[in-house]
Amino acid sequence: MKIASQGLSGENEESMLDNSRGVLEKSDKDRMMPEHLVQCSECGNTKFIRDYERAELTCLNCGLVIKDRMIDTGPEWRAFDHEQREKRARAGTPTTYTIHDKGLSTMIDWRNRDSFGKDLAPRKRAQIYRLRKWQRRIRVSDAMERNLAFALSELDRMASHLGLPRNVREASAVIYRKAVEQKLIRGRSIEGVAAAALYAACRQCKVPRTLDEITEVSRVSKKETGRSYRFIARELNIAIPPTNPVDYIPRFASQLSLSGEAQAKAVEILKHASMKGLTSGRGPTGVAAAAIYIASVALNERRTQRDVAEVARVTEVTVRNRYKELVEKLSL
DNA sequence: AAGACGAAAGTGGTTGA
DNA sequence: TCAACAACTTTCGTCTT
Repeated sequence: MKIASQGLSGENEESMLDNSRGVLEKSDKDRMMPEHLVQCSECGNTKFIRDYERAELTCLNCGLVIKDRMIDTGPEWRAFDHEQREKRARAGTPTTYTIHDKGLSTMIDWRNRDSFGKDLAPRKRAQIYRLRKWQRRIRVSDAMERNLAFALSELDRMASHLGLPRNVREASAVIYRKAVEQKLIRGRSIEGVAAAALYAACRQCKVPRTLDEITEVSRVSKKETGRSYRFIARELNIAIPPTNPVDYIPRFASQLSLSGEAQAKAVEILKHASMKGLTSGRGPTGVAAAAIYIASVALNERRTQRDVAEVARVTEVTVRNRYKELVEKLSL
C-alpha cells in the first residue's frame, strides 16, 4: 500500500532528511533519539508526559518540553483489553482524509513481476502498462478530485512547516472536504480556503496557531485567510470556541525555556483573570504573554518584556498594557 | 546601556445604522 | 456602504536599574 511509509513512519522520514542535509543541529538530534534514552536537560529526569494532542513530550518533573513535533505512531483506535485489541487491529493502512481518495485506492505495482516474483510475459506486461496508465488517469479524474488533491497537498505542506500533529491535519482535511462538498470553494482561491481550514482545525484541536503563523506558511494574505475562515466557519456551522489563552502557555513557556512551575503559575494567573472577565475582548496571545511575564518575574526567572512579546508575536506595549491590567485587577 | 514605561498617532477589523 | 469604535501597533522620548 502506497501510504504505508507516509503516515506511520515519520521518524524514519525525519532521520533520512537529517542525513541528507549532512549536518545535525542539536534539536534534530534530540528528535531522533529513541525516547527511552532521552533525559531532561533541566533536571535530568527520565519520566515524561506524552501529549499527542499538542505533539509534545514534556518532562514530568519540571514541565520542560523535551521534544516537540512528536509524531503519534500509535493506532487511532483504543482498546481496553486483549479481546478488543484482536477485534480492532487490522492489517493495512488506516484510511486517511489527507489523501484525496482517502488512501483507499489500489495501486498497481510498478515492477513487472507477478505475485511469485517472476517476470511477466511480454504480452501481460503490455496489458499491465495500459492498466497503469488508465488508473493514473482515473484516480484524479474530475475537477473536484483535482481540487482536493491539490488542496490536500497544500494542507500537508503547511502543516509540516508548522510541525502540526496528525490529528490536526486530518481535521483540516475533513473541514476542507466539507467545504468542497458544499461548493464553497468556487470564487475563492484553493490556497485561501486550505489555509482557513487549517486555522480552523488548529483551533478545534486546541493547538492554537495564530492567524499570522498560518499566513506565514501559506501563499495567501492574512486578509484573505481570515475572510475565508470566517466564511467557511459560518457556512459549515463549525462551532469554534474563542481561543483560550491557556492553550498558548506551554508553547510560549518552553520557547522561553521557563520552568514547569512558572508555567503552572501563568496558567493559575489566567484562571483568575478569566474569572474576572479580563480575557474577553483582548487578544488571547497578549493576555497569555502578560501572564507568562508576571509568572517569570514572580518566580525569579525574569524574561524581558521584549523576549516575551517576541514569542507571543505581540508588541511590548501590549504586554505592558495587559500586564498593568492584570496586576491592578488581581492585586498581585 | 538595556530595559521598562507611557503618550500619541496610525492601522485593520468589527458593528450597527 | 459608511462612520464610530476598541484593540493593537508603531514610534519616540523619558525614567530606572
